[in-house]
Amino acid sequence: MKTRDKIILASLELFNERGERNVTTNHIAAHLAISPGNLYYHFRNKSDIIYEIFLEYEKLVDFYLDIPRDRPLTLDDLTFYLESVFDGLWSYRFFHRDLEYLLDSDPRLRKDYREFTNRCLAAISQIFEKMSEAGIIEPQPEDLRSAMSLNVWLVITNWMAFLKTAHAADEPASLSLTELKQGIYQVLTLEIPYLTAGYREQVMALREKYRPSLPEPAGTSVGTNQSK
Amino acid sequence: MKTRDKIILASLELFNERGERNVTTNHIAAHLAISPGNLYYHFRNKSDIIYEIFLEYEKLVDFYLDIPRDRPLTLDDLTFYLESVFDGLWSYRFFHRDLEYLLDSDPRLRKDYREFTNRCLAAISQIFEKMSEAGIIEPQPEDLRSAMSLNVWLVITNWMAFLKTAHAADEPASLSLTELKQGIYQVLTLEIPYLTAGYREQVMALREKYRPSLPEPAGTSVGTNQSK
DNA sequence: GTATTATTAGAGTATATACTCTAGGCAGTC
DNA sequence: GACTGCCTAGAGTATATACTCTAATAATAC
Repeated sequence: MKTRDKIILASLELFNERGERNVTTNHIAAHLAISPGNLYYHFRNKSDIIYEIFLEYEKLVDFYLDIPRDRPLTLDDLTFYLESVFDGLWSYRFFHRDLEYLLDSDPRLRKDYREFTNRCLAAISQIFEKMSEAGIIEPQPEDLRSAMSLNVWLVITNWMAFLKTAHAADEPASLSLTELKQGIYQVLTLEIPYLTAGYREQVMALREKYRPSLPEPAGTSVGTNQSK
Repeated sequence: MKTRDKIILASLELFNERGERNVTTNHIAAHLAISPGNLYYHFRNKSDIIYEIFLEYEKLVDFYLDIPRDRPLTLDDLTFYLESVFDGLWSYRFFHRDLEYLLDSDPRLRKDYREFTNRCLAAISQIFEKMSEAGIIEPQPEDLRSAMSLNVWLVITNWMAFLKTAHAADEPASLSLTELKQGIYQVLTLEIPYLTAGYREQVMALREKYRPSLPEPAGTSVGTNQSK
């Protein structure tokens, strides 16, 4: 693998594990057993590394959230979208953690992320629209749909932060993909009142799959179930 | 005012304005025109200052979220809760921005914040319960209510981050209390489907008050409308 | 082979940051 | 007035961090 790609990969790994704030360029170089000079040959600064990682993340999500225009949505589609989005969040989980700081220190990133958000919101809204076309949820007026989409976005992007902060006091860092996907339970909770009679049971069954196993057993967490 | 209190106040102000990460203890001392030594006479370290600020924040929110047991809830109560919570978020807005890092660097804070979250979730759930008792919303089963409460919490705590990141590319820092309170619109959106016929119109009217004035005019933002 | 270009090492630097240490001032009290 | 306890100044420090510079090595082109 090219050194440049190795740097991106190692940075992502370290950022996810320890948080961007706690990972220096020297750490990254040391982790790869290359010199700082080498790292700076490939990237002008830390921001550039982060920006490259963001571009990958963006590409991934844009790929997943490509809504088919030629056919109605199915419940499988919905499941796929939810699973994919949370997979993406997991793989790039450092990103939302320090989002504000990152955007403040890089105008490019700020601009791109803003557009990215808008695309995501549009995609969510579109999914709602196609779900009502498919008879899964009742149709809703435009402005309610966009407010709902925004709430979905807020729940999705904040779910991980909630998990991390609500975790047992003794285990600061632990978090598993399984737990993260309980966010799907929360997202589907938002849709419950809008479900049509015909699909209600099916969606509720889907939601049930993601229900948190126990009400915060405080210590039973999987532990160091990190990325890899 | 005592130096100790001045330090807390100035820290809060600077943290809110520039983000905790961008404010050093030397900055705080310089801002107050006192020596670093003086600052460290009153606080052992930066974490201690942050912890003190958190205790104030906690006290404030706990005070606001004291739910009356002896009488039913009114719509005015609901408005008060929402307004107060967002006022609190505004006054201590640095806190949620760097929350994860802060909790990772101070076990005391981690533990306290976790308990704080649980109290808030309980309070939200209780508000839902009393609202259904008052006939404002339809009664819901226990576990739906708690999932809904969690969603309310997620929307509330993430709303400011959303605003900051979704803001126009050219103005990174600007944010006003008015905009922040549009979060109330989003929270009330969550409750729409559960409203009883008798209260539907009133709540919708309340919600309307917080509707974002324009769909992202991208540049019309109020600018440096900071705390003070 | 040689010239050129791309990559790498590694020592080094300027700056920042959290925090320490010593000396002294100032208020009250006897 | 001197003793005491609280407060303050300000120089100073150890460490970290992002990043640079030079020289050397590997790869490629001709």
